[in-house]
Amino acid sequence: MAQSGKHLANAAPPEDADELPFDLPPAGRPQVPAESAGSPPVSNDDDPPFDLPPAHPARQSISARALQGAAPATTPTPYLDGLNPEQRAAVEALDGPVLVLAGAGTGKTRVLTTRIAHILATHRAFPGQVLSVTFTNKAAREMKERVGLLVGGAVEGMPWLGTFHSIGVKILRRHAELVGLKSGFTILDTDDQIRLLKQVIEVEGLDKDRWPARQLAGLIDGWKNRGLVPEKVPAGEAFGFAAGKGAQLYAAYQRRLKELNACDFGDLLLENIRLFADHPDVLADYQRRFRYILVDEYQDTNVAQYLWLRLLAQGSPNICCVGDDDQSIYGWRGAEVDNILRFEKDFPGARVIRLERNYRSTGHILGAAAGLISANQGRLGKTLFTDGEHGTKVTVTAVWDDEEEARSIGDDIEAMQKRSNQPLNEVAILVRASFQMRAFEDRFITLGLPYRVIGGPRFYERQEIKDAIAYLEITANPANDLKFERVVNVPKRGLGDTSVKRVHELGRARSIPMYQAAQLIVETEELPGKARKSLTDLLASFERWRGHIRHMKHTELAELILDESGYTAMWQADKSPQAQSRLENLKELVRFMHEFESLEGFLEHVSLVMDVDQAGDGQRVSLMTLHGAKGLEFEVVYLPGWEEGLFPHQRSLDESGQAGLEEERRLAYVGLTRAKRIAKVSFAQNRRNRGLYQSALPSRFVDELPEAHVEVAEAKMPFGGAYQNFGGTFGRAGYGRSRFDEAEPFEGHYDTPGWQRAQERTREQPTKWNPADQRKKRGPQTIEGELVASSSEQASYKRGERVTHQKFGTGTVTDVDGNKLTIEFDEAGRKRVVDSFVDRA
DNA sequence: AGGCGAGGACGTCTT
DNA sequence: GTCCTCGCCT
Repeated sequence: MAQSGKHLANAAPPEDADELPFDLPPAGRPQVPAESAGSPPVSNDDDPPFDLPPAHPARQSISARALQGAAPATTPTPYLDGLNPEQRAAVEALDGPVLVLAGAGTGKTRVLTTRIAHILATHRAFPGQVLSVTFTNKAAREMKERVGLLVGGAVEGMPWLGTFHSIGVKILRRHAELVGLKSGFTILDTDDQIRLLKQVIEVEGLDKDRWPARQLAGLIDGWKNRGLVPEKVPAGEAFGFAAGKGAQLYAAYQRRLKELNACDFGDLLLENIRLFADHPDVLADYQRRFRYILVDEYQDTNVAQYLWLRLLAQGSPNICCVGDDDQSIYGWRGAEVDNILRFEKDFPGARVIRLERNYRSTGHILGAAAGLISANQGRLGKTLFTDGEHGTKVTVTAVWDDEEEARSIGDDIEAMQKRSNQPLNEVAILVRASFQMRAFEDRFITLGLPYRVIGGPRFYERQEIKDAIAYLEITANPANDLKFERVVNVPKRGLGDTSVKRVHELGRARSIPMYQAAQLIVETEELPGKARKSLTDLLASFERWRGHIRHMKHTELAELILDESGYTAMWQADKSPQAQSRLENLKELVRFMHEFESLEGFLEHVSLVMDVDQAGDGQRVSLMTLHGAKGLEFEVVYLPGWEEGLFPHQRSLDESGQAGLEEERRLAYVGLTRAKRIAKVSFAQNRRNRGLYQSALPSRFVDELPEAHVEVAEAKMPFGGAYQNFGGTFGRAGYGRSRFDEAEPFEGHYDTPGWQRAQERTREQPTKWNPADQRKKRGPQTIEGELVASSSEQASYKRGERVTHQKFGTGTVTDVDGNKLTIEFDEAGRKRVVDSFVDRA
């Protein structure tokens, strides 16, 4: 932040803060608007002819009276009904800076949307004068919908409701020339970025193996997140990469971007900041325009976003940031919790409103979460409460290993389903790291328990989708070199590296796009006959397709392009198992394009949105990372893997120490507060990770849960039957107790001495052993026993055999691995299944 | 051009 | 242990 002092100096008035005439009214009453003192007077010239902000006293008194509930406002405000007093205060405190500390499940989105509705309904601003930013497209979409419900069509006139990036693009397109771009600039995705960085690294004469482009991309992203242009990169940091060439490479990369008329994601904001800093007139224009600024998830803003907001907020003190410092979990990607902690200093006279009434979770769940998070030091402090019932306590379960964990949770879900018809859509398993998902997937497949993985590979990140989009992009915009390089030889058409390189060099030499260079080169003898021919054909195809843009429906054109380019045929000819789903994805892409007016409209969307909504069809258990779960809620939440090293993650502790630990703790807090009714924590004593089977200690977070809200549940233990001395009730039928009879009992106690013992015991024998060896000796023979028992009845299967599965139907065995089969099911697709669950067809 | 072996990563992820 | 990428070999 300090490094960007230049921007800051222009941007925000912290220095003159004291001089600002923020007359703080007594607490609990709306603030007198700050007719900006230091900043230029706000001009209303271009504004519509109704009385607009800043509010004058008469208006002020209305909201003040409304707040006290004394008298109805002159404007009918039915949308305020049903808000609790704090929410209502947050909606009505329209003047001056406001920070809404909205705890989990306290109605944050409702406040934001109602606030917008209130601004519009009271005619304080036109829809076009409200700037409302979110992080994700999903959040923006939801907000737009909900505002739409409140104010009707007016939301259509809210061009400035969107993500930081989409608003950044919109502004940048209007003023591109001022920062050395042309308005039609393209936005690079991560792939393009890496490809370009590779080139830059090579051009600088560096060994691209020693200095991977990926790492440089990470560094540059980090710098951009912090608002640092190449000249401002601290020397020490640039030193780590390529012996001090980091900043130089960054600068070279930025030059290349300009040559290509392109931006990466970071630039969308950084170039905005540069634009505002270098062109105060442009900035002033936007400052005048945005009378009200609203920011969602403020705790996730990074420095660049913060600077951008600061610049814009200078024109109007009416900035409202909503966030929860306890849910700041993106520090590793540049988010600065500090932004929210410092809000009152940044925006002097800020009013802070806490939303602490939780509408989501039961008392015990809130109590457990609150107790846990209270161990964090750097907090603004909030205490969630609910008027609802206490509900059931959060359970803590110790299990033997990750397989056992998956098994017990799977069984538990099935039991719950049987017992109380628990809808699976309301059940989620939240893991710290995605590798944990595997055990659950394996288990759920064998159980036939339907599940969905959220946050898997993104639609737009799939190879076939990127290729298809590259074709479409070049058709619309031939100057996109990176996309051109991507598909010039996909499918293979005899244009090898050498030919592509020649085109590339000609383009660079003449400073023209590769497409144009290609057009020139085919007129010469430079390329071998075959390459020349196929390049000529390809260019002709692109010209032809481009000719169709105006006359043909864009979806039909897309189909035509995929067809004529041979791209579809390439996958049809591919015999790999994924080829079919790739073709499906291509169809899905075309289907999705129907939602857009034109090819250009679609492409603009795609460059900013990295995903499409997953169709939430059918009843399924959700499996996702804790990060992915933010903002969601479920009746029942399982929180497995609470072990030291995994959660809190060792790397987080190593790299960020105390701050890292606190972020992990916030992650735990986010996890717990996703649960409405039931939360179940578990930890394994042994976990397989990277092929190693390692003993593990319970996470410190387990012990930080307040006893009053926690119950230790009895778990099925291969080595001990169950924890003793605990009357947990969630044992179930299933595996015969007898198989564990001979196993040594494991004594576990939740109360401190017992846990200490348990922990000591594990500590004494830090075993690292290979499960394969283990099976041969003693140890978890039971596991082996189970596998053998269930599979011994039939001989193992061979590849190519037809089998049936009670849930998945008929399929063909494509791979055999011990007693685990990989089966390509006719209906259900490819699954891994234990052989005892199938029969020969 | 395709296939296979070596080598590296293997924490969370949005735009 | 397993997945992915890269480069070299066929």
